[in-house]
Amino acid sequence: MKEKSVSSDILVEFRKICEKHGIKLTYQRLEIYRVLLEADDHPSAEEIFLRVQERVPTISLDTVYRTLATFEKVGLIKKIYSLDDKARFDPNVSPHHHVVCSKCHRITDFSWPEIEKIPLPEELKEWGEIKERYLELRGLCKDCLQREKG
Amino acid sequence: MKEKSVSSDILVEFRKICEKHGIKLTYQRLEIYRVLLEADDHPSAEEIFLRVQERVPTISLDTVYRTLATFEKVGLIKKIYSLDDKARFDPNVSPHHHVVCSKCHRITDFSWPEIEKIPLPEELKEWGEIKERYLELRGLCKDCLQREKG
DNA sequence: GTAAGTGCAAATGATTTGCACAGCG
DNA sequence: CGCTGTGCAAATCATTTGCACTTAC
Repeated sequence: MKEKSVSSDILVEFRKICEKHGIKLTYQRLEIYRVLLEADDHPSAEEIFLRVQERVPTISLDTVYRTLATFEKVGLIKKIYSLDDKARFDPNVSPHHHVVCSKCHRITDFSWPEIEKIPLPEELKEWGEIKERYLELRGLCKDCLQREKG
Repeated sequence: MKEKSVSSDILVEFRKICEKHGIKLTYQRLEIYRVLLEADDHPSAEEIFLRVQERVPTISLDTVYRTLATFEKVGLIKKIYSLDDKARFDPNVSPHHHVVCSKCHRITDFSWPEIEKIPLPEELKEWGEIKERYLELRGLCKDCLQREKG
């Protein structure tokens, strides 16, 4: 339910972000940012590269990697690992959870604020300092269920 | 609180497992199995290789990889990904959750059966069929907290 | 004996890095 | 103009695979 910004808004918004974090605003970074904003499927670096390439044909894969690392450092995105060995990138940095399909590995966001309120088991008191609760649900998504039946 | 088996028990137990799944009992597999049983720290393939190597100096890393893949296929272990890009292996295949240290990346098991009972948010009803709930807590472990202060 | 399992070395796939040039501030 | 960012190619790291030899059953 996130509002998609209009093109010109993105530029203004991204300029602010770059200034705030002291990084240069480049065409490549802007387009990677744009792709990330439009993505709701937690793409891998390779997938992001392919999407950006449609707009910036001369971009290189390692620039995508470098930019993603930069974006992660400044807290613009989150790197996630799930059932795959390759990383995926999540432009949603606010606390939320994931449902992952065991078959197609598609990752979908969901929120469940109530989970924060439930007291943790006693045994964890001595583990250290817990900062975040991340829940990953696993199962078969609708599409894969369909395919299994068909 | 899992009882560690005595050496001879392991052999008997592992022979049964191999028969059950129709895989051959080899020295290498037995020793990898032993290392997994003794491990409570979710080692990577490389770490498992190093530990097995102390007992079987001629073992090769790719045998470790192949064996871990076989063990996973028959349901003896679980492959897990967390903050790292490299896989770790969990000899505990019963449903349980993890606390991960954001600094040292150490993974510790914990169980929280109550989490199963809590009804999931409505919006997930239409996602598909959810089979498993996995919770990952993140924070700083005791050791890393100490080091940060010191 | 025969197919499955192993070790070696080489291939692969994801990600990182050194270097020279380009472009933002 | 100076330094950060980019593109290219080559390096690295985790993991996989082809092949010839070994071994469990």
